[in-house]
Amino acid sequence: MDAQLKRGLLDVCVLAAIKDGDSYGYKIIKDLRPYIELSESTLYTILKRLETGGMLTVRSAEHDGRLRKYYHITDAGMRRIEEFRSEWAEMISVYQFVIKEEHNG
Amino acid sequence: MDAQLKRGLLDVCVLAAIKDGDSYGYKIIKDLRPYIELSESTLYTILKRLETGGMLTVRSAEHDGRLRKYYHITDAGMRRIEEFRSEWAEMISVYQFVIKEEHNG
DNA sequence: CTATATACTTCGTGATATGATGTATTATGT
DNA sequence: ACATAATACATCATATCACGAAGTATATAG
Repeated sequence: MDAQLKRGLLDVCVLAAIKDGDSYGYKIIKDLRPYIELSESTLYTILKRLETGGMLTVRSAEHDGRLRKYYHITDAGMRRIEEFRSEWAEMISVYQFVIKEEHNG
Repeated sequence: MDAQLKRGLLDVCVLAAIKDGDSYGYKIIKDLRPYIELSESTLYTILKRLETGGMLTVRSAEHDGRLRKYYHITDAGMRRIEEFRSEWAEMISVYQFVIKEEHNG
């Protein structure tokens, strides 16, 4: 997918990946892979940003002797997803403008 | 609309604004206003980029003593619009992933 | 004569995705 | 035993990009 198109989707995809249960970096990447590809450096940047913005909280936990940071969505994060749902209507209107055919055929 | 979401749409919106007939900066902004808002500095940056990328060509013409630069879409530009049409399918799949409800109701 | 609309240009800034690189542990293959 | 891949998180430098601010210039409306 076009790099610029991805930009608008990444934050909300990451939020969606944790909205039905806490998750951690590596798992988020794998869960999102069927829908959108993102690298580790990209994900951790996004997670940091979402944390700063109050969209999620972080908790560290040990799993098989390895450290994991579990991310938990906040109410604000859930609201961001709802907001995206509204924005989709605008997206559709833009899409229709872009692809509409003129009657010159 | 979310600033990041806009990013993916702007280039293709500008191309769409000239795809049915040459147009110029000020008019493009007004034509796009119902769908997406963009400032002059933003538009001219985009036009320059699209020109560099071979998506459009420019021709200067005088109109009522004022200079105008008319932008004309190229085949590559038309192909970019078609590409966007394909990307839309991916967008829909992402959208559905983001907004889908779990059965925990 | 003043304000608004038209029309294009340049500059600086902040936001952001990403590759490269690094650290460390566990699992798999030969 | 040794190498490779997978898991897991972190940092840095870079390139792209939207946008506000400010500037230049002409035409029109009040």
